Amino acid sequence: MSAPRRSNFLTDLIDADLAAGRVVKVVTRFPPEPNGYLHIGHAKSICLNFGLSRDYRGDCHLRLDDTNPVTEDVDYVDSIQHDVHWLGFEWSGPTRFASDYFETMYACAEQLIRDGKAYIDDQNVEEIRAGRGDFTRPGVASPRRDRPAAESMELFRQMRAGKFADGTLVLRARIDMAHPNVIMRDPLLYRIRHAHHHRTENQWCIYPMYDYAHPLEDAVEGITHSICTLEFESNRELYDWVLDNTLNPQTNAQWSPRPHQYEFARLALGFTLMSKRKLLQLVQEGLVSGWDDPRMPTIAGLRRRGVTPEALREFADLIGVAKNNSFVDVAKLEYCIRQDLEQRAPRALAVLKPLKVELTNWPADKVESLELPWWPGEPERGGTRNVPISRQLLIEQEDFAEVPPADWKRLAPGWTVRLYGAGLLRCDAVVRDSSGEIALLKCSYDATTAPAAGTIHWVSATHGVPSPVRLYDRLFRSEQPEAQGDFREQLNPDSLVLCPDAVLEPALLQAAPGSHFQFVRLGYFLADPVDSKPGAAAFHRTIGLRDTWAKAGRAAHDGRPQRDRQPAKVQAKPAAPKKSRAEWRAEARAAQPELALCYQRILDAGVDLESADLLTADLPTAHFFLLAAAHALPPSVARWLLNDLLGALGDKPITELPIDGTTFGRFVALVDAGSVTGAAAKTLLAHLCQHGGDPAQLLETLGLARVEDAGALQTAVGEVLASLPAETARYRAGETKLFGVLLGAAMKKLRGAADAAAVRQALIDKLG
RNA sequence: UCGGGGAUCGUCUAAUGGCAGGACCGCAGACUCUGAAUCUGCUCAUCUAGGUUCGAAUCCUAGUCCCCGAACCA
Repeated sequence: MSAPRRSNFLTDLIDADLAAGRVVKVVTRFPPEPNGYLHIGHAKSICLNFGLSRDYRGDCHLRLDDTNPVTEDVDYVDSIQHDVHWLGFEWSGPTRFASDYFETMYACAEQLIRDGKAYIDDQNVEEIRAGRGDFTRPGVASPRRDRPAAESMELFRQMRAGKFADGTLVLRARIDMAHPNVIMRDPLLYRIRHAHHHRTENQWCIYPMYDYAHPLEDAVEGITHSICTLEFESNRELYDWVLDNTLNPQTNAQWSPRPHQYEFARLALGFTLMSKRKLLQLVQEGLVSGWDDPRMPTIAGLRRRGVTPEALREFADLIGVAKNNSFVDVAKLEYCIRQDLEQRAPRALAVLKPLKVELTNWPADKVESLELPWWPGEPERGGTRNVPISRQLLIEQEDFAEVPPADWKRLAPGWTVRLYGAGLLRCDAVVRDSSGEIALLKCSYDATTAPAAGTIHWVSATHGVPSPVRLYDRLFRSEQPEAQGDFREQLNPDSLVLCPDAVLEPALLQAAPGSHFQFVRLGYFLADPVDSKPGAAAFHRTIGLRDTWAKAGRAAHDGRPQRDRQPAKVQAKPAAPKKSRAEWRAEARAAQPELALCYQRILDAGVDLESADLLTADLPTAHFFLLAAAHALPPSVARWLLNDLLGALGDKPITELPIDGTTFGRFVALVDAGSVTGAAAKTLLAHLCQHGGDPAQLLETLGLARVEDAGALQTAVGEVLASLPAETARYRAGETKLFGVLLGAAMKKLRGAADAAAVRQALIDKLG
């Protein structure tokens, strides 16, 4: 409707599902476990799932995945709902809970037992783990694997009835103990947990495992696209197994719509920790003040810090969604925060580390009131407040230098600067205290509007209100705090700096809790919603302004301290004895004499060594080739088979093709004979692979036969140039790379049926 | 070691055989009563090697590197 929707691999998938009619309404879900606070990584997932359902006019459910009562808590349920709302999303229907479906899951488990697809095991944890094998060795079957279904059923019912202690029995799927995917080696479905559940209380003492519960939760809710993070890729196979081997107990039919799991890369962000466990550790060890400490990457922390939902949503939009293992630069987040606050925060004056200034030419008792706009430069937004100015002022210590460095645009002895919103200030003398520190600047004031080299902020010392201000910065000093060693050693000692002497302009005291201000030249500040009291706002800094001056200084001193990424691990590879595909093929030929025979025949037919090797990976392919080679030039057949047919095939075996080797051979013969061009032949081949048919006949019906008529060719080229005036003009203006576009368009127009060289020549002639 | 994923500017992400685009970062300049914002410009990429094609980031082959998976966690 408005801005074009950002596309990613998931929208492509959904578009295809919708187009094919596999899905009529998109239903997604956000399924957090209520065992911790949501963080910015969850925000990415929330924006993805809710964003998809909004864009496709579908639904998005909020579902608490509460299948493990010992780690979960109702407090987390509340905070999660609050955070999702705060981010700006409404879920479809009520808040859902995995525990709502325990009865359904139980019924499905009985189905599996009845069908001999699940059994009760009585091995202990260690035995089960040992029996599972590892990446190198297959697992070994449990002695209880063939327990009769009736017996397992009886045991399972007794489990539910509470007859057994924790850890004594489990329900396992019976799949394959030698499965290459370790997850599929008879995974656990249910375990016994005599624990209090935050919703079902003591109703259950058996609880389903994630891999079993999640697909069923999705299926019960009619989720169409179940989106999770990359580390669940291996689990997808089990997800599918559960749905393929259970029926909906309500309908006794297969699950419909049948959900599918897709995985995307979770957020990794510089200078930030994303592990729930480590975040919990920070809270429990008192390294931060709580889940909502403004330095925490939790939604609660970001909110308290002064980051808005809009900024977070913009961030999610900016970083996109893909399957790459990505690591986002924290500067991107900071950019979003600043951009959002820039529009949102009225401007005010405050001094963090004051330096006294006396206006020697200002009468001692005189007080003026300056009416300054909240939105300088944007009069249409309106609104002003009065800022008092008197003989005694405060300026920022950092804005004065006795010996000004190059490019200094602030105050120095004898220099003049603009006081923001007021007149000019000239420094006449520096007064020191007994210890030699600068105590006071004697200055003269000039109410003129003449331009000055720089502008500094200030507050009247007699009217300004002392109010300590907290400055927050990145919690960690290294970009990847988890990279090596203890992350706690990477804490930034300056992540919280208190400015006890800060002084605010009087109007700021009335700020509503939760309101944002830009303190001119200092950054964006929030009236802390917790610590502020009526008429006594307490501020902290959300984020500083972009500071090219400070950055220049830093760069001059220590080069470019921007990145401290670990260099990519150079891995001492112990020469992997991994069997390559080439070796695998060689072994196949050694083991199968017939394949070796084919190999020799292919070689004898004049095909090069590499192709012959590739063609004899398996018998069906070799036979397919030999059949085809009887009807066309063997090297041509090899090339077309290897380069084009294999690509069209994907993972499917060659035997599933609707054409046989003979047909393929006759197809190649057409190309050999010059009856069809290479480009048109690809279209023809695609059609053959889809629907089968006779190559020569299809060539005619599809109108792909070689265009010999020079006139037709000229006409087509002329039409193409007329339809692409901009590109044509740019080419004529010298952008030769546009030739490919024009040629491509002409080829497309002729459906690839004309000789490329001829089209090229016709194009050159036409373009002059 | 077995299985599953992934490699495009420094970073994130587009381009679905036809102009390697956008954003952040960085750099330079303009403007400025915020060294901000804004505006302009610049630097910068298809993992490697072969092949197919008029044309390859995209298709084929071989290789290299990175990530995930062996909880009665999710």
